[in-house]
This record gives sequence, structure tokens and C-alpha cells, in this order.
Amino acid sequence: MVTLEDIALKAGVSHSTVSRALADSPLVNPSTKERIKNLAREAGYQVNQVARNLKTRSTKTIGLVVPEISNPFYPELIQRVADHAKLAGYSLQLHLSAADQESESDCIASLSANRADGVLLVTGERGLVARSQVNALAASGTPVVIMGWVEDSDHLDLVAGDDSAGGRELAKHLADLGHTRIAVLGKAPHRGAFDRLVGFGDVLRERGIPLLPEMSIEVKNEEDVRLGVTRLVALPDPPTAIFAYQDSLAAVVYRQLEEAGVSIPNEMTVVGFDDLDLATYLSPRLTTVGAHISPLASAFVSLLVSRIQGTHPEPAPQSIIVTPKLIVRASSAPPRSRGVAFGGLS
Amino acid sequence: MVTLEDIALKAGVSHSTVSRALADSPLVNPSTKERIKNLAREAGYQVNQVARNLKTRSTKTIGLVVPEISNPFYPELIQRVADHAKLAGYSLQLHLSAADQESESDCIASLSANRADGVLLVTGERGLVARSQVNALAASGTPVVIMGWVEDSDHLDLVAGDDSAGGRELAKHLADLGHTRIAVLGKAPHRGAFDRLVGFGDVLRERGIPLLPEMSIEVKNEEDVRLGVTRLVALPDPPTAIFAYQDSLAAVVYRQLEEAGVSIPNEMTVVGFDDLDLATYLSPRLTTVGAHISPLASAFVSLLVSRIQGTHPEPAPQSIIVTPKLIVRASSAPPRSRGVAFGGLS
DNA sequence: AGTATCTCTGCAATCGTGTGCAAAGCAGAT
DNA sequence: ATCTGCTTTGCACACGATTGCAGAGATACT
Repeated sequence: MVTLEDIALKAGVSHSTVSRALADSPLVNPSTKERIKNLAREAGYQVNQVARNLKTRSTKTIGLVVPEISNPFYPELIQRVADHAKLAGYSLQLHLSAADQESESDCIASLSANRADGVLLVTGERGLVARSQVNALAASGTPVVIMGWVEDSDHLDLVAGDDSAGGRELAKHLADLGHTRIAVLGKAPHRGAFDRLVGFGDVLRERGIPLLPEMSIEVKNEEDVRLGVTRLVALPDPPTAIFAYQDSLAAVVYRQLEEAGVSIPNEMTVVGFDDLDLATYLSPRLTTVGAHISPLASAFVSLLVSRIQGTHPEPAPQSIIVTPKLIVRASSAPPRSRGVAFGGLS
Repeated sequence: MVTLEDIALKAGVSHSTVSRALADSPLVNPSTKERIKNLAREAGYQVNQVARNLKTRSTKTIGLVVPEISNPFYPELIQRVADHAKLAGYSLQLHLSAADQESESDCIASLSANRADGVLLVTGERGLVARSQVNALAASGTPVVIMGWVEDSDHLDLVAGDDSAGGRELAKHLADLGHTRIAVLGKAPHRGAFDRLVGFGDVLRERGIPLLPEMSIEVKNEEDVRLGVTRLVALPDPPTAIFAYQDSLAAVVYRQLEEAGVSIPNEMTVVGFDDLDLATYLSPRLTTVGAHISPLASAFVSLLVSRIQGTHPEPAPQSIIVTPKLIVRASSAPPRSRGVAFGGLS
């Protein structure tokens, strides 16, 4: 690898001058500057960032810690974050935490050892598991921004979607359509899902719509979803709508409803949460709440960058909440008026 | 940030001794070693990788360049690569090339400047666009392994799926089911898709099944897929099966067939390529060829690592070809015997 | 001509680690 | 008491860049 010294020799100057020339410093004579730049180009000089990082005490790198990547929510997020980071002049160091204590700690440790300028940490279902490591990192002066829910977030910079508002929107939508027997289905109550449900439940209560225990399904895996859906459709008085906390679960609900011979949205309305690309692949296309990934990523990166550069006006920890939008597609419709109840035709 | 020197002072030794102690060198007295380690732990010492990298001329980092991340094939690949890399003790530096000349060059330049120990480069539809940069990087001593198709791959380490074999498998499957009017649909002929088609076509030819021009649809985007499918089903003698080069395209085909009121697999068999998770979300579940992402990733990383460590037995460029498997699901069935043609009932 | 000013360049230190080499300390043997 | 050999430690340099400071030349001004 060719170094500053190498071109310094060729140019007959010292490596300091070469360094300044390549940095376009006004301190070096324009003609020598030009000569040096040409020599550097010819020699294929490529700055050694490792050395530069050591000297400048900055790496122009931000760490991105994500629980997993198989849930399509995360790739979309990563893409946006990468775009914004690149725009701001930062590289990404990606780590997959598997939403696991030890693994998440490892990620933080690695980023800390590599002196990332800042860290974006996306929490998984279990929230912020490596709490103490994050605190230590932040205490040592590396800005950290969390995305997603985390217990006791007072002294952390945080970016999150307003899950509760999203839940409210969906509930209003279903209520407006005339649904009164509504089932909810999702993973165990990690906080994000919990908020979605809270907002959802609040609106139902306002409208006087009950949320029956047998209509509330908690799932751990795909198999649970299948069982849950089967149980729902077999009820004597089955629901006319199902709210799945996540689009990816809604996809499984679709599959199972089809096997049960229940058509969407005629016999059953299904709504999801997140607005993944997946939502438009499904048929019928899924009504959901979302389209906030891009603003989330943007807020995420710009908050971190302003912390890194010390340009954020507000020194106190910030909580940025992005409000998602209701996106009505083809999977929601008014409930079929069972037996044309009012007309008494049944 | 606490440095070696800091704990050296606390321990009353020189930083060299601390360095050796933490590296478990046998050169340092066991008791002092223990003492130093404790002090380091208490002080929360965290090695500065940047400095270490500079000194050791190695970063324990591999660069992963991927065209995009919205196509679900890539996240699955990234996940596997990350797992294998971690196992081998390497961090990942992710770059998204957008399958674009300038951007891909930028990625390579950044990885080169950051002195990644090696680079894994996944080519997109256009093949290896930053050819010269890759050559320069390789010439400077950084191992590079390419995944996917690339023109004139003789002097490059390469890992790829056997697209041709996959195409053959699918063709055999369709032929065995009794299909004789088969349409193919995919993106413009980048080489990967091309090989899939070649293998597919070879088998059809062997079996005496024609591949009609009007049954060969080239698409650029989703809209093209919709138009193509519409045209296919409107043919006087429409196909009984459609082969989409990629699962993600098959998903769009599904959508359009449904709108056209054509049921899968009764009226139309659809098969894809890649075996993404998506394939099982679709209904009916998609018959496809794949399940080779994990072996691909494994081969990918272990080849690169052996190059980095100089332990690969064979100095000459290697081409590792992974054979995909046919995965039969519910989207393929024998063609409906139109009007029970033989019986003359029509 | 002498001096002040300005422009440009080089010297040398620094970032935090790793490591070859020398040397100090110590024990045992003669 | 001296020598040998072994263990343990420190000195000092290197990795490749950035940058404050001093000084060399050139120019202008008195």
C-alpha cells in the first residue's frame, strides 16, 4: 500500500506537505499542490483511514444494531438509515443482536472498541436488554440513540413510532366500518405491541365495543397463529375483523383463513401494523398503519449526527415520536350483515 | 477513554507489560498478570481497535457489498453471512451499491480506505460494474470474493448458485406434470436470469416442448409484470404454467392472476426461483428452487477467510457452485385437461 | 542594504498499540 | 565470588496520518 511518505519522496517534499496538499490546505503552493495531487492519483494513493482515525479521534462510522433481519421491517429500516447516513458522510457498521442479552452486549462492545462515532440501537421485543453497556458507552462520550420502546427512557435519546396513535387509527377505521366483534392477535406483550393494543382498546371502549377475552389471542410463533385463527373462526359468534399487531403476522393469518375457507374481506376483515412491502404483496392488499419508516430513519440519523457533532440545540435527552398513517387497502370492508339481520330475511 | 498507559500507571508497570498481560502473553509473571487484569476490568478498559488495527495491519473486518436490500433475497443472505463472519471472528461493514457504477465504486473505495481485511461483493442485475476498482483492490492484496454472475470470471474467486441446474429442475417438474404450454417471465437478461432460462429451455427442448415467443415476457418493473400476465391469459391458447425467474416476481404474478380471476394451481401453475421466505407467505405456497442461501453464505465466508489468512490450499482463483434444490409446494399441479380434449366432449 | 512581512515548507510530536531487543533480577551450579 | 541460564520487565520504535510551530526564502518597504 502506498503511503504519504511514498509520494512525498516522488515529489521531493515532506509527507506533511503531501498531507496538506491532499487536504486542499491553503498553506501549500498551488503549483506544488497540483503536482502532488497528480502524483498521488498516478500512484493510486488511497488514504489509510485507520491511521487517520487514530489521529483525528473520529471514525466517521456509526454502528447500527438491529435485532434481526428476517422480519422485513428491518431491511426497510436499514436501507433508509444507510441512505441518510451516507448523505451525512458516515459509514455503517451493522450488527445483528438477535434481541439477546449476550449478543447485544457483544455488539456494543465491538462498536465501542472500534470507536464508532455514534450508535443507533433498535430494540427488539424484549426492549433494551444491554442497558448497562449502553449506559457505559454513553457515559464514555459516544452518543447513542435508541429506536423502539425501552423502559424508563428518561435519560436516553429516543426515536419511536406512535404505536398508540396507530392503534387508535385502526380501531376507528374498523368501528367506522361497522365492526363490533373484533379479535386482536399478536406476540406476547412487549411494550410496542402493548401500546398498539392500548390505543386500539381505548377507541373501542369509547365507542362501546367490547373486547372479549376469547377474542384476544397471544401468539409465540406461526403455529400459534394458525391455532388461534382456527379457534376464532370456530367460535359460535366469530369475529368479523382481526387486528394483527404486525404485518408479518397478518400474512400468516391470511394463510390460515384461506385454509379455513374464510374469504377476505367479505367474511373477515384483516388489518395489520407496519406497512411493510409485504402488505402490498398479499392479496387482497392489507389495510395497515405505517409509512413511517422513512421519517423514523431520518429522525434517527439526524438526531445522532447532531449529537456527534455537538450541534444539537437541546442538550437534554430527546424523545422524537413519529406518527404513523392509516393506509386503507382491500383487506377491510364492512362486516357482512349476517342473515341481513334488519330485514328479518333469515 | 482509558488507555494502556492509564492502567500501566495504576499498576506501576510500563504499558508494554500491560499490553502483554491483557494478551495473556506467557512473558509476564502470572501474579502481575492477574493484578493488571483486575485493574483493567475495574477501570473499564476497552481496547482501542483503531490503534491496534494500525499496528497490526489488520482490522478483523470484512466488507459486504450488496446491491440492495428491498429484495428479500438479500436480507436472508446478509443474515447468514453475518452469522458465519461472526463465527470466524470478523465484523461486517455493510454497503449498499444500488447496483450502480458510481455507488459500487464508492463502496469499494470506502472499504479500501478503511483497510477491510477482505471484501464480499454480491453482483446485481448488471453484473460486476466496478470491475477496475475490484481489480485494483485485489491487486493491492485485499482478497475479494464475488457472488453471482460476472463476465469473464477467470481470475476471480467466485461463489454462485447453479442457476442452470435450477432451471432444469423446474422444467423437468413442469414437464413431468404434463405441461406443454409454458410461459417464462423475468427481468431483462442479466446473466443469472439468463442461465436459469438456458437450463429451463434445454430441458424443454429435450422433451420436445416448444417455448413460443409470445410466451416469453421480459419485464422491467411491476407494471410490466401486470401487463405481461394480462397478455398471457388473453392469448387464444394461453399457457398452463408460468415460470417467474424470481420469487419476488412470482408474487406479483399471483396478484395479477387473482385480479384476472385465474386460480392457482387449478387454472395456472406458477413456479419461482430463490425460495425466499416470501414463497411460503404466498397462497398457495410457491413451488420454487432454492434453499441454497445458507450454503452459499457459508462457502462465501469460508473462502474469503481462508484467503485472508492465506490458508487456502489452492492459490488459483476458485469457482464454487452451489446446487439448488427443487421445492415442490402447492402452486404447481397438472394442467387442467381443457374440455377433456381426448374424449371429444368439448 | 537592512528589515519587516508574507508565503510556503519541514521538523517533530502525537494518537494507542504491539513487539524486538536489551537488560535487570534471580537462582543454582561450580 | 563468578558464571550461566532463565524469567520478567522496560525502552524505544513502528504503524500512517494530522498539525502546531519554527524557520527558510521571497518580496516589499524604508
